Amino acid sequence: MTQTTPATPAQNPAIRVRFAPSPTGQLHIGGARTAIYNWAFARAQGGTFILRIEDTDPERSTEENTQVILRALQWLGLDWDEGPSVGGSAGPYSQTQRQDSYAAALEQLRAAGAVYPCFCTKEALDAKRAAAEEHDGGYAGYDRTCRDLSPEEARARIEAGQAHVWRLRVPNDHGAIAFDDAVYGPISFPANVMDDMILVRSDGSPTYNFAVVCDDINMRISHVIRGDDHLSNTPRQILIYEALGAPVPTFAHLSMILGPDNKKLSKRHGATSVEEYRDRGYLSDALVNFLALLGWSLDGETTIIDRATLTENFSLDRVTKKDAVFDETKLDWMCGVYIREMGAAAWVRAATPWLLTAGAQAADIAAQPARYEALYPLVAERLTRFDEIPEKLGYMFWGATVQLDEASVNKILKK
RNA sequence: GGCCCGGUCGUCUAGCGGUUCAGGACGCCGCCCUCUCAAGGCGGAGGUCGCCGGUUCGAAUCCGGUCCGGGCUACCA
Repeated sequence: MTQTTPATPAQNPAIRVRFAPSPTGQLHIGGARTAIYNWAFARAQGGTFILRIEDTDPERSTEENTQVILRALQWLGLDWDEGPSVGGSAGPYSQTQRQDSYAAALEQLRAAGAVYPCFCTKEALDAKRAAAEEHDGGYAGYDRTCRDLSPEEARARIEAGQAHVWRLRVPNDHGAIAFDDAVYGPISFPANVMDDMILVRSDGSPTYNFAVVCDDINMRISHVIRGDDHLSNTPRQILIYEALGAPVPTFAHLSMILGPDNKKLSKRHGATSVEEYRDRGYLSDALVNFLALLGWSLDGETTIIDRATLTENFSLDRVTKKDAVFDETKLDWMCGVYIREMGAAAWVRAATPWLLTAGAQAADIAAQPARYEALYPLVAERLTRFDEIPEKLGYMFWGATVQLDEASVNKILKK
């Protein structure tokens, strides 16, 4: 039911993008849109689309969630060139398997003096922050108490087994951190407000910002296309690229997807995961088309855009900066369009699960497909989602007794 | 508090100083088609481009300010 683009070798090896979900839940609408943009960009550029699992949070990451995300991506038809289950030369593709590379990066940073050990406890830090927020200026970041410890003292405390994290030594004379975002344009952050952020926790694990930069460097990512919520993380990450002496990729940030109340899309808005939409009988072609248009446009006129058109014409310079409200009524309409265009055979194939709940027998569908294909012209033009099938077609499977709708009887038959 | 980003019909958007620049789509309303409901066709109502100044012969488009909304500011990602 979902056709994916054939896995052709990349014609443009320099273009490498990645979608990097953390398996802490289902693939939600916002993540799906990010994945679609990465995928479409890679296909349009003849580049490589990589899938990477960011499972550094052992508390919330599960293997089951990883499988759910993979399944959702497959259902959407977003085939990845490198990643889980397909492999690739830049693997492994989950962060828990890349610990050695983070350790190596830390070692490089230590040798260069770009990081320093910090012995402040979390409790002490929390207390300082709370105190600072009481006063006028507010909290201004880590106060750098450990930044100027003598190398001898630092070494002695480490050898004595004192718990410590590793912080980035942000250069004092660093000018503004500027970059040209592919959707937002030129953006600049003053470097003096940058915190000496933690790169490696006291348990030796890398923090998010550190792991992401290491992975993106090692996987030779050329364009980082991700959610808007990372815009403010970008200058921090650029500092890490610089400390590591690695080229900085192009960044492209995507605005947020909001619920009908203009608030960030969340569970209380109802369905927010891709698989919920699948289960409610939406066609993945329609979902992809709809999501692609939530923040991007082909020409401002065209609304029905199939996969081929999307993967040929997608471009970052036509992505909007403005947050978008997820409007389900338009999705319904769009899904109806796809149903009307899919044809009888494809319809029966896709509709089978719902025909079964309507009362049809699997064996019967297999035995006489033509009979079911004949149903298509009957319902295609009044169907917007497959989960309406039991209601609209259930009478076909009632047998000899047919119940008439009272309202319809009064309106028509009694005349 | 500090830093950063955004603001065009109810919603998704086009527009990137001047030939309908306010266009397209969903939704909504009406008409046509029609044994119902849809689908389809035609037409209509919806935006003084958040607000205030400025630049200019001319601004939704450039500049400043302001308001509102959002993000980051964690040993979360």
